[in-house]
Amino acid sequence: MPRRVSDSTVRRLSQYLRVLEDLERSGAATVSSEDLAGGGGTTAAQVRKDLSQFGSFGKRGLGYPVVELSSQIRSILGLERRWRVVLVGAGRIGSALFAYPNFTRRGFDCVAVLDSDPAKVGGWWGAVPIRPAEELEEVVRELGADLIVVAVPPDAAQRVAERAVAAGARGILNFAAVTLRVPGHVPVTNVNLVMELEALSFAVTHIGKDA
Amino acid sequence: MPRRVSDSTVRRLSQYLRVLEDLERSGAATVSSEDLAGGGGTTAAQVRKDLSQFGSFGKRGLGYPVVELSSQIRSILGLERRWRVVLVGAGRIGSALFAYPNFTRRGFDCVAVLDSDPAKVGGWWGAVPIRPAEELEEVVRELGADLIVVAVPPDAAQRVAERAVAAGARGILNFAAVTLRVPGHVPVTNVNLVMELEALSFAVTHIGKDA
DNA sequence: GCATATTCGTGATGGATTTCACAAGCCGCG
DNA sequence: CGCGGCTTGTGAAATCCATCACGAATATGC
Repeated sequence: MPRRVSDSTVRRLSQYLRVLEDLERSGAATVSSEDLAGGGGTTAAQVRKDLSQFGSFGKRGLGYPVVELSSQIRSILGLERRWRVVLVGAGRIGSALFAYPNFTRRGFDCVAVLDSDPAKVGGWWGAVPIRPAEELEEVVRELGADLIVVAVPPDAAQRVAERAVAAGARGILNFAAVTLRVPGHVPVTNVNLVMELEALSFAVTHIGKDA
Repeated sequence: MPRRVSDSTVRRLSQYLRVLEDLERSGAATVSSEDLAGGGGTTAAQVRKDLSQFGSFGKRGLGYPVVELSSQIRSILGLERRWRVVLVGAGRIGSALFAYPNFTRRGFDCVAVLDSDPAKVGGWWGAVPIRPAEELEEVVRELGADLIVVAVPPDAAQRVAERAVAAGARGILNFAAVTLRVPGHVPVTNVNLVMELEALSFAVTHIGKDA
């Protein structure tokens, strides 16, 4: 295992896993780096470099064993356990996130939902009751939550993050359009849909202006 | 304008714009690269390098004029026009996307919503009627749509993309967990929430194992 | 007007990531 | 058993990206 694994490598591993699970369903026993690359938009050499950072999973002349590699990648990504996730902000984004079938299938369980709107508190989010935002620390501690999903307005996000971390949260998925300041040992993953749209706008605008 | 602008640069421009708009509201006349960097998680040198790719917008000893730089970045990102966006798949993600206030504020108009579920067709999405998925080409052509948001199940995504591109769509925001194959002149931006969660899972799992 | 303190723009440097190229290993077949 | 066709694993090269360092230009104070 190398000192530092790049973010792009991790994202690609996630893609390989998707392809591998398709292959599992289709019953293939082995897969070549070429075919693994074909599924996502990368190259065979890239696949081999990525995987070689974590071990030698393939057999020369044959390829990678689908089931075993799939399991190895799950282990690398930390998906062999279940994660207890607390959603802060019972809005549409959280709703979209939890609607993904893969969300639970990959080991993420929504153990609590919080919201600061009294009109929402007391309602239900599937089988999970919506509790008041003030109970954040309590909820995190009682349920032993691992991850926090921050889906609140930008001006409330920093405070939510701080409180969650203080109460023991170990990672943050942040949908708010602000840069969260948290201790270095707490990873933050940012998702900003407007930024994605703007990147698309840029790309479409500059078509053909580059080589 | 350089031959090739890196994706990270574009994303940072988007961030600078956010900070600049805050500064506009607070009435500041100029801003230093230092302060622009402080808002997002980057450095002053990075800010200057990014901006210098598109021109000399600052004054030495003084900084960048807030209003003008804001306008310049909007122009660079292609946000000085309005984009006609068609949403395919009237589910939760599209709902979340369009709920962002910045969505319309930054120039994106949802001109049509399509869905293959007959139960949804005929309903309303705010002021926009939900039309049957078969009318995709028709809708794109009639309304002169620019961008397509693909928010359908993975196995339907490729076909939607192909049909949209054939009908004249110029860019795709893809929420489906598949790699779309489209002609090279049609940019695709992928958003995959499960992948983000898995990246977070990896990061939390490997805390302290790296330098 | 001049010295001084800021701050930008940018070539040079360093590091990280991707691509290339090929030796080493595995399988199947005659 | 030996040979030929594949495919992996990996050093080396190339490319891309971020950081550094500093000259040039502007403002401010006296």
